Amino acid sequence: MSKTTSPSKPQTRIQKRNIMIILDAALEVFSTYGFRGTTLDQIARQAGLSKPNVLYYFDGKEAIHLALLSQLLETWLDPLRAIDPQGDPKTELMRYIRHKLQMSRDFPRESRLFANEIVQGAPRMQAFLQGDLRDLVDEKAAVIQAWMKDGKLTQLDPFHLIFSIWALTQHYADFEAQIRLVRGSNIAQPHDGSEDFLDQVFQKLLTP
Amino acid sequence: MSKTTSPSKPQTRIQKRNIMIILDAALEVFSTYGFRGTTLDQIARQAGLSKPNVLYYFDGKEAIHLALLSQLLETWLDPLRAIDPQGDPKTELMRYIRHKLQMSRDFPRESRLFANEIVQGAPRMQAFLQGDLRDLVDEKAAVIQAWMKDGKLTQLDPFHLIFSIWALTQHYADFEAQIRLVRGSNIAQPHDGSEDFLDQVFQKLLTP
DNA sequence: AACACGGTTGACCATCTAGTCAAGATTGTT
DNA sequence: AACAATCTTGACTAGATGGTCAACCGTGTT
Repeated sequence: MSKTTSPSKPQTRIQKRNIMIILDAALEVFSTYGFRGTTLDQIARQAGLSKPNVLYYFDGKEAIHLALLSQLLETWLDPLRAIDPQGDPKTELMRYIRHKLQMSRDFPRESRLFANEIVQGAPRMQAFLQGDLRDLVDEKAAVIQAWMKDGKLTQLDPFHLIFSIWALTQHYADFEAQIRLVRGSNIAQPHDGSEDFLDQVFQKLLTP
Repeated sequence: MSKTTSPSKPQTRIQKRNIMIILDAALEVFSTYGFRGTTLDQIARQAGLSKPNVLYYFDGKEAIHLALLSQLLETWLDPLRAIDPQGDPKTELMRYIRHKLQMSRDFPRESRLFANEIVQGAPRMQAFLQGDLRDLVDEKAAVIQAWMKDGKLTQLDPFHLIFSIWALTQHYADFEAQIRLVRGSNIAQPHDGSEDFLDQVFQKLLTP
């Protein structure tokens, strides 16, 4: 019986607080070192708790990782889901792009947790990727396809278009270290100028 | 004294063969599981050698990883370096993009080795990133900037343009698992259609 | 105050993992 | 064939790591 998946028992204040602390610490460490590169001691130290105490709240390393992922996956689909087939095509897509870029800026650790997982073959996310995500992508690709047929957007492969949005927005979070080191002190934040650039790129690309 | 960094001693046939076998096996495993996620036993098994035998050729896990990285970094700069300031701007950039995409298709393991390293903060590549790579990027960004000033290309931030090329081309190798699972059986190879798509994107983007 | 329950931890264990070593097998050279 | 150099490996060690447990501490309720 797992500790965290019992929805019956209400959580005490201490439980709520410590579970949040642990998840935040784990996100920090997992997103930097990957699943296997992370140790329970690291998580415990980052959380300011003892290792047995961490294991009092979670069934193990795997359970912590799983909790982070499923928490993440819930919100990860939202921006894509928000694309409105009734809305103005270019407006909808530009809003999606800005939304994704904003998430990459505001939640870089979550983005890197995701990236780590996928680069290594997505062993813990197969069900999600070929289930919910795939259905949603198919749906929205059809919407975009219809828009293109109506001449509202440049004719492009809608799947590659979606992938390109993912690639360009997540790049600023996932490869932050590279951008930071290549740009050096010429730039304060890796994200500087990214919004204007992506606006320019997709405005030009999508306009027929 | 390290075993592999002695350039004086000539290598025997067996040494050449086994070092190649080990590096290939290590590339396979490191690119899939990351540095910490990889064990010497995994590398040895993949190579079809015993663990002590692997350690007969390399000073340790770190040394194998380092050998792979430095081998990779040598060739990684070539496509960017090949951009000719005297050539036709759009031709040069389109050639660069195709070249990078081809590398992502032909050497996905190398791309993921790189990606793993950078997502995790590039602890073993700092010197390279802020040294050789940075100098080259600065140089080529200036070339692109000049082209844009001459009206040969769309006015864009040249650094963001370079990053966008990296993001879009490497995405097909680094996030292959995601593409494969999201597209499912609708597609044979994750790269299918990528060349046409990127051609279309950058042709449209770069033309003023 | 006393009780029960939730929360915390030092000490411990089993397993995994990087790396060692001495002894044995193979190869090339004369 | 015989010798030396190269190559290979089973058995081992030290330390790291995920996880356990019994005992102890804190908090809220009566």
